[in-house]
Amino acid sequence: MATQQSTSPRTRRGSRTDKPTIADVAALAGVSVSAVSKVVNNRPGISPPTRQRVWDAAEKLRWSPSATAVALRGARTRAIGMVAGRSADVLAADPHFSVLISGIEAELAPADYGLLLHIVGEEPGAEERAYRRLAEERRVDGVILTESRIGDSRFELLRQLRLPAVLVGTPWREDPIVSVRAGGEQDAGIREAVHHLAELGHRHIAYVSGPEDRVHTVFRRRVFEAALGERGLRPTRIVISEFTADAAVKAVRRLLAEPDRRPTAVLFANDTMAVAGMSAARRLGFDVPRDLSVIGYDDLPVGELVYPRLTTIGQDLVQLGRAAATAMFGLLDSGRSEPVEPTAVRPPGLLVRESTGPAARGA
Amino acid sequence: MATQQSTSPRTRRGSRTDKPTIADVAALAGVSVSAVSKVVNNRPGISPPTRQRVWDAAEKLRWSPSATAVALRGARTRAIGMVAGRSADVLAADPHFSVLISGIEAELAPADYGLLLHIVGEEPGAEERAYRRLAEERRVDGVILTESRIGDSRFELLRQLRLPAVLVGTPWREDPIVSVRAGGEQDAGIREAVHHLAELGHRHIAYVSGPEDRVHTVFRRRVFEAALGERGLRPTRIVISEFTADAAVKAVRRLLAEPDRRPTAVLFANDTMAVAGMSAARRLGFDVPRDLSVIGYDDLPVGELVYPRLTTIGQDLVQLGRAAATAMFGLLDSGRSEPVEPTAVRPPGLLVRESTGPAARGA
DNA sequence: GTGAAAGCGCTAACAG
DNA sequence: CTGTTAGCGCTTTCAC
Repeated sequence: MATQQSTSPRTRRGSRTDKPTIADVAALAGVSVSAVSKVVNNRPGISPPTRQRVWDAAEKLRWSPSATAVALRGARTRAIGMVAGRSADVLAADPHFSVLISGIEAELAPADYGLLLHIVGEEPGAEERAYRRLAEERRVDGVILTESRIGDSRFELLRQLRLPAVLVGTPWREDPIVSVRAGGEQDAGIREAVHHLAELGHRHIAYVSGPEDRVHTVFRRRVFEAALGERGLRPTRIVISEFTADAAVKAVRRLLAEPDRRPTAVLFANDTMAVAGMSAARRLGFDVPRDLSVIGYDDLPVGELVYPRLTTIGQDLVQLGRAAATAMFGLLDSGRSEPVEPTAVRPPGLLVRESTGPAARGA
Repeated sequence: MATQQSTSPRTRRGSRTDKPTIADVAALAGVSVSAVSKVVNNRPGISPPTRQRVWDAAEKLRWSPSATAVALRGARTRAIGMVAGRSADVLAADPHFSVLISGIEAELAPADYGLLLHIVGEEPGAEERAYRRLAEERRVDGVILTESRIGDSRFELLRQLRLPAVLVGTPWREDPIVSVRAGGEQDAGIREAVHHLAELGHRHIAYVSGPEDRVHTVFRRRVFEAALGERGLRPTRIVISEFTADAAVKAVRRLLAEPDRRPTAVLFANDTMAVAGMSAARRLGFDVPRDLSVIGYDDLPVGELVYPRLTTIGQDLVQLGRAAATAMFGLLDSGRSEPVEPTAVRPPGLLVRESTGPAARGA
């Protein structure tokens, strides 16, 4: 019984190179398709010997259920989307993204989930269009967002699209969206940094911030001011800059231009800016850390590559990525939208390396 | 006529929040589903007014064809796969990948293709398993490979899986696989670099190579030797190292340890290594470029961030990525496997910045 | 010009 | 315990 029926899909076309289907496996195992389905999905009601035969047949045919068919059937897509609204070069310069993605993948891969990436430029509607497509075409089960922005419109859009979403980082206002961030004191790192500098005798500390349309940018700048205030100090200067290296260089030039307003230490909004700033200072003839102490943020690999090695505020981006993926799964399993408990990710902390040292001259 | 039939899919379930289907659009437009299909796929046989009504209805319902349904129907998945067989941190340290991906995406996005990324560790079977899943589950239309390896087994695997593939870079032996690489003289960059150093009076030039299981690694090292030979020189030393920063640091320590065998210039297999090596040299008390000239490869953004700015051999990775995507489309359209004409990508060329200078002392 | 109907590969009722 | 069957949303002959 049951080996070859003339209606077997195998007979459909002559080509014996076609991908096997569940029917082929069923035929080879001498069972019905539903039996195969139950076996591969671990549903009860199939005897062990039958299960074995099915597995053997599947193995022999090198068959796995077609992802598209399963998805169409209404189940999961087994793919998570991510849209990066930045231009190619900015992305390349700031490995922030790559690290995060590595973390996300670390969780997705074992669950046999894929990450569907969309790098769209910074043109106005591009990002929104990308999310729309993802949702309308039902390509992914959910999306992971980064870089919460002030007045971020993506949450509203995603809710409207009914696309489950997880945000990495602090949301703008507590939007009803699942977000993943470092546990404990979010501001620990910057406080430690300020403390560290104060201990080293610095009284003139400047801050180079990124574009203030990002939530985390503003948050960091404010924490900096607060931490300084607690020690009775005021920021020597705060420069708002772009995230690019060029902008950081310009910021440093301005900072070091006037001798009487010159800081002895600078905090940067991220490592890329810090490294660029450090180079700029050296080019201007200032030694780091002798004449100027520099602190970055993120703990990207580049910080350890340069000389002097960059003192920075490290946050575990890989861990954050993993947490985001885990939260996503939680969302998906809980039949949507009830926030998962905030994942415990180690709070950012100061990593003292070589770019900070004692202040040269007292106030 | 034709607005609401009781059998409309809309009636299926009470939930009016379900995603619209082609049937909804058909109903709203007062036509049949096949008419809608023809319209959205630009098939002939539908009158202009009807087309318009269909478009309007689709627009109003915010409907786009479900990607999964279309894929199941046998058409394209509209997704390209990429598997990175590296650990998360290595990937993060070397933005090579991100830049390439940006380029690929630049072509995929307008064609409404997605990039399905899989970052698997370096465990033995992981990469192969990833490709297998991609193929067996029919998740992608093809894959893009990078970093051709000596004795690369992926081509054979992919052929067997009948998964269209494009390789970025020079293949190991001319495997019958579509590959994309810089046009013209592949070795131009390294030759220019050697020429540049020779002009500056360097006679003692060393090379720090990466793991020699990569095709490009071996190729670059050989070109270096050849270029040197043409000027009657021999490499002072060649150090085989890992791609990591640590390894580069160790290599430099060894290189600078013995005064009598000390090179006055070093070429590195990539920018990350070069930057790390440069820092190591400075830490040992050697000034760059006064005591040691340093040249990298790739022209990653980090090269412009550091001080002194890195002289490097630039290859247009973004362009390469675009070319790979284009080649993929060619493959897909040509009904498979006949190599597309090699895309013209600018050959690698030397970018002289600050890390190279005149040799300190003559031989 | 337009529509009805047959699947694509799979899962989940429902029968046996 | 196992098999039959009806779709999931779409495209595509083939009639009308």
